[in-house]
Amino acid sequence: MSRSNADVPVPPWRKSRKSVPLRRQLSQDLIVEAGLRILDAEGLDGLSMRRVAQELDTGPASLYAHVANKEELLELIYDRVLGEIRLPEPDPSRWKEQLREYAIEVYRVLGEHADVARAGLASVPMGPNALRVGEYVFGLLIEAGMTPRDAALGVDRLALYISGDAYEGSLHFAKMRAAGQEVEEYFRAFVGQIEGYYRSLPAEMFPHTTKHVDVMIAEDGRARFEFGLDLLLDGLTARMP
Amino acid sequence: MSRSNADVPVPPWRKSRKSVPLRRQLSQDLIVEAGLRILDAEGLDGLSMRRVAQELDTGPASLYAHVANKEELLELIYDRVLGEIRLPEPDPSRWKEQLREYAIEVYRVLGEHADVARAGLASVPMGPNALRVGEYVFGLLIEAGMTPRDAALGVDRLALYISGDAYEGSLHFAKMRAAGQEVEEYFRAFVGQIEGYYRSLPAEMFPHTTKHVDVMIAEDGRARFEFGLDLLLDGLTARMP
DNA sequence: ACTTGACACGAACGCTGTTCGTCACTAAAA
DNA sequence: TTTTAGTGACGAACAGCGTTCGTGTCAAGT
Repeated sequence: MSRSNADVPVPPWRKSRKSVPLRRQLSQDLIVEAGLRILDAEGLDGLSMRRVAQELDTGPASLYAHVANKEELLELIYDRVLGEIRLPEPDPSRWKEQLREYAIEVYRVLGEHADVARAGLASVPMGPNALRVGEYVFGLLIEAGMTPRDAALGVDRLALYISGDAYEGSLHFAKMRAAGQEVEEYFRAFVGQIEGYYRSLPAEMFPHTTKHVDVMIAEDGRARFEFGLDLLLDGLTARMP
Repeated sequence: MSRSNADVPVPPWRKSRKSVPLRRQLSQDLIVEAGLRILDAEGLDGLSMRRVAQELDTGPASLYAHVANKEELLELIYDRVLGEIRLPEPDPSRWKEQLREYAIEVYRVLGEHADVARAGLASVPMGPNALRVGEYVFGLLIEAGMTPRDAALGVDRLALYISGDAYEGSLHFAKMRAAGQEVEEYFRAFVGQIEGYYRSLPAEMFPHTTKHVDVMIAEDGRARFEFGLDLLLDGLTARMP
């Protein structure tokens, strides 16, 4: 048997190995990043603590030194995604356009990480990026002259509306993935199913629904989102002194 | 030993025993009702197929003859709850007031079965009661003279808003139950936490948020719901020819 | 009276989030 | 340089989940 490796002196140029330790170094960021990767690739249903651990070549117990539980991990992932929201310089004279652009930017970001909305609505968002975004919208309304109370309520309701819509989108995305379908394929099948069901309803019980089936299935998710958004924005305009 | 009971003739007045069979008779209604009972008493987290089976003195496998899976059971429970929504005779000349009353009625019903909203937003509601309620609101807007397209989108967005708000309420309810707290106790603790957190933020990064902490925590869930509701209703008014 | 089909249900599979105890390692103290 | 303390990685296990399979039993139809 040869001598133990511990006996031979370590070459000086390898002295500072602190940067690349032999022991796997976990961290909260690594875990959150791995979780987001899985969320994007396999959806919320595929995101288990075991799956995250596997992604990091370790066991599930190792994660709990950096993350309290799955719920906290989901919150961290959600806030990490909110960090992708780009906010233009606020210009209170254009508050309505900017609020609209903001909402659509959030819609875009949440759409890019489709299933994250299902995770985010599982708790009241309070992370640093949620605060940053909230401060932006709140300040925009305040600077535009709105009452602090109305501004606070407006921010709150707008956030609820956006997350609610994203959540609904997440559901469809999850079903689509579960069925192994492509976006277009799923969408067509779903709309067709609704249409057929509506048309099969008894006209005497559902006169309006059966009469206007075509318009009820006409608009896609984006148009529906913008319609509701404009309802809210018009409502806010009426409350702007 | 006496003669077998099978030998003695059955009295004619006990002939029709079909109504009370010896064999336990399950049915979808029984399962849905048991599920709703558990949902109300123990919350969505306490509602498992095993728990429902236990409530009906049977094994979990027995349920699957009447219900495809847990998701379908949740949909059935949700629609069963929507059945509690009372709808007054539609009067298109008062469409705005009636729409408002309708929304608050749904808010009430979903509030009475606190955790059902978490179950309902897990899929697009398409049960008979969802249709009934949808036809009501849709018809109200149509008869009031609104474009079919705007009416359809309005119904859709209003439903999203109401369920989204109820969902958020469900989350708080679940946390409250998990912490074993009473409503008031939980609410005070939650608001106090938010308030303290907001006040601890650096004022240079969050000037507006820190300045208006008091108004941001002033309104309760009901007032926030009505504020958003009125935003939407005002927006709809602008689209009424 | 016999067959058929529906349904109740025990047992099991593979999965989940989380905890416990142990062990390896680093960094500070002696 | 040796000892000590403490942190974090992690294997194993627990209790619970949704769901499926196979078997058995009952009620209605022939």
